[in-house]
Amino acid sequence: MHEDIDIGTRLKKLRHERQISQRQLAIKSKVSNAMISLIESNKTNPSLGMLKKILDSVPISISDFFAMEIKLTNKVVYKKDELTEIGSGPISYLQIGQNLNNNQPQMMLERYKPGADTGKNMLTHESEESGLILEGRLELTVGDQIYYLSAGDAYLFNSSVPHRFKNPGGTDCVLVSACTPPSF
Amino acid sequence: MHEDIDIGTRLKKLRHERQISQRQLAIKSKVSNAMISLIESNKTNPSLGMLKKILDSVPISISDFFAMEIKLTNKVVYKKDELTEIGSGPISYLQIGQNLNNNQPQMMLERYKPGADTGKNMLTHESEESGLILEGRLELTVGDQIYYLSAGDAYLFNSSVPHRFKNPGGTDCVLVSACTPPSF
DNA sequence: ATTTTTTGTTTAATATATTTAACGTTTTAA
DNA sequence: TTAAAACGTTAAATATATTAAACAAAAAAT
Repeated sequence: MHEDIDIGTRLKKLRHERQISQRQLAIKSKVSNAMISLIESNKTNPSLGMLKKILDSVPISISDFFAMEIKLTNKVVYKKDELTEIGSGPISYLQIGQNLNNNQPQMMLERYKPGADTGKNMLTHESEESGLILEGRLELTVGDQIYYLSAGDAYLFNSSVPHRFKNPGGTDCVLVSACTPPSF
Repeated sequence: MHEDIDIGTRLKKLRHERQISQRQLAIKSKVSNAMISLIESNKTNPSLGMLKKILDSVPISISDFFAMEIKLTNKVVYKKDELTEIGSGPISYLQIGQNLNNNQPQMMLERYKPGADTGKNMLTHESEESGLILEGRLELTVGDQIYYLSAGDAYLFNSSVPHRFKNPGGTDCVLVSACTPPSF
């Protein structure tokens, strides 16, 4: 469940980008150079105060520091079994990538077992979302309208409008979706 | 230079949003409840591993956790002398708010002294930006076009097109601008 | 060629984060 | 009205982050 984050290489990358040495960074941020070394080699678990002191001297915000995560792991291709499951039970959401940025599309391969339903209380979030049906049938509710889609059909709507997905058929419903920005 | 961050109230707010107690959160994240208490009252300087363990159980990314900063300080009105200066020399940029989120507009009160210029090498960034002239005259270059604006005139363009601002007049040029998402 | 700096790493000393276990208070159950 | 459970806080024990100082290797200077 809990995988640690590699702040070491992230900090090292940042430092190399700015073309400064461990000791220069240490002086700028008023921290021991040993600390920089230990952090970069992931030999310690730095406190937030420590990290902030260092990042302030760059300067870069903590949020931005961790947002550069994706660019760091220049992973491009995700094999079939490398998709991230973020669904559960009768609904499976296989997401492309992890820890998505706000400016990245959240693309998922979704599978609804017969009768599966996102539930009575409608979903709402501030995004635009779209999808295309691959197999089976989908009952899509957006606002007060109910639509029925089958393979080849697609949808596109603003996610702030209450919505709901349901598989009314007897076979699995499979679809690909995209949401910007990511919703969970 | 280095001001600490108030993770305490931020975590407490997050926890209240999710409507769970310190002890429940402690169990979910496999951390002592004392730790949650200490962090929320800013009596300790938690390590990143610690913070990640807690946030993973919510779940929320570290980046998003620190990005919710703005909503936390529910500051709405910024008095004249509370604007943040992010310019220098002959160009002054007084920004409304600090540490802007990506989905917030970056609004600024800009002042160019006579002859002031953003420089030969054109600016480019991925935003949409707009402005309205209050005083003086402005020479605006967007792509290969040069425009001259005076009080009351306005502009709107996509910032990925190389652009440049200059005050060609003998008096200060003052304008209000907005940029989404923020550019620096 | 040989100092002289500057690089990143490591070890022991010490400062501090984290846990365990207790506390008093408030809420829920009976 | 009392008992039991859940709440957040605190103190002492202990685990670990951080520093200061010394290390060897590489780069720069003489």
